Amino acid sequence: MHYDFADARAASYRLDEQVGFLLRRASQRHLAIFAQRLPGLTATQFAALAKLCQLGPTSQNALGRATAMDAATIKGVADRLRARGLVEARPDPDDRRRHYLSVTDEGRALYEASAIAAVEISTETMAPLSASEREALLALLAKLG
Amino acid sequence: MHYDFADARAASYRLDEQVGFLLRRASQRHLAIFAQRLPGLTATQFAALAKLCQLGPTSQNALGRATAMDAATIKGVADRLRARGLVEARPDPDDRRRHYLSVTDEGRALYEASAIAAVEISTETMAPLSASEREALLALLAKLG
DNA sequence: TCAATACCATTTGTGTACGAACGAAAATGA
DNA sequence: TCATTTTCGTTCGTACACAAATGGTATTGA
Repeated sequence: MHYDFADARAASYRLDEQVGFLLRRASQRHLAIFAQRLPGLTATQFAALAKLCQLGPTSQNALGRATAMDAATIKGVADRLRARGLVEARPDPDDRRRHYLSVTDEGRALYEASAIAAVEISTETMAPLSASEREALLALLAKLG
Repeated sequence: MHYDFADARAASYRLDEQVGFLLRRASQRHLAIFAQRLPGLTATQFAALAKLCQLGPTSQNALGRATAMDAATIKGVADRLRARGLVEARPDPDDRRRHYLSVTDEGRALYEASAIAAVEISTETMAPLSASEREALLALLAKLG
C-alpha cells in the first residue's frame, strides 16, 4: 500500500487545537456559569436587556444589530422578554413598520440588580487566567469581531 | 435624587467587553466561515466524524465526551450522520446498552477529503491575527477548557 | 409620479445545546 | 446474593442561530 497524503493529513488533524472547537468549549463553560449565577435569564436575554436599557427605546432589528443577533433571533429573545414583562413594545407613529421596544420598570430593576453578577460571571469564566491573560484574551477576541 | 450605586454600575456595564459576548461573536464568525467552506456538514458534525475516524468504533456517549457534547446533543448529531450514511451503528454484544458507532467508507472518504478545508477554516477564522497572536489565542482558550 | 431599492418584522425549517427525567442494563459493595 | 449506584441511550422542553421566503412600509432617484 502506497503512502497516502490524505491519510497523513487526516491523522494529523487535531480537534482540540482548532479554534472552532475551543470556542465552543469556552462558550459552554461561560453559559454554564451564567445559568448558575443568573438563573431565569439567559446570556442573550441579558445582553438584549442591557443594551436596551442603555440605548433607550429602539426598534427590534436595531437592537438585534447592537447585540449581534439575527432578525429571527432577536425576535424570539424580545418575545420572551416581553412575555416576562421586562420589555414592552409600542408601534412607532412615524414608521409603521417599526415596533419600538423599551424596558419596563421591572426590567430596569432586574438589569440593575443583575449587573454586578454579570461582571462577576465574566471574571469567573476567565478564572483560570491571570489578569494580563484576561486582557489579552479579550483583545484577541475583539479583533475577530 | 441621591447618587445610586446601581445606576452607576449599570451604566458602566459594557457588553462588548464581556467574554461571553465576544465568544458568541467569534463563534458566529467561525460558523459562517465553516458553512461557506464546507457546506453540507456542520462544524459539530465534522468534529464527531473526525473523532470517530481517529478513535475507531466507539459508543455514542463516549464519542460525545470526546467531542465535548452532551448525551442529548451527540444523539442528534449521530442520528444525522447515520441518516446521511457517513456513520453506522451496531449493537455491542458485551454490553446490551451500547451501540457501537463506526465510520462508513463514505464517511471516511468525506473526512479525508475535508481535512484540508477544516484546517484552512481555522486559519481563515483567525485571519485578523498574526501568527503569534493565533498561538496565544489557542493557548488561552485551551486554558478555559 | 412611479419604479427600484432598501428596510422592517415575521414565519418556517434545520441544527445545535442543555437540563431533566426515564427504563434498561451493568458495575459495585456489603 | 441483594441493594445501591452508575452508565447508556432516549425523549421532552426550552433557547439560540441562521437561511430563506413573505409582506408591509419607507426612501430614492429617474
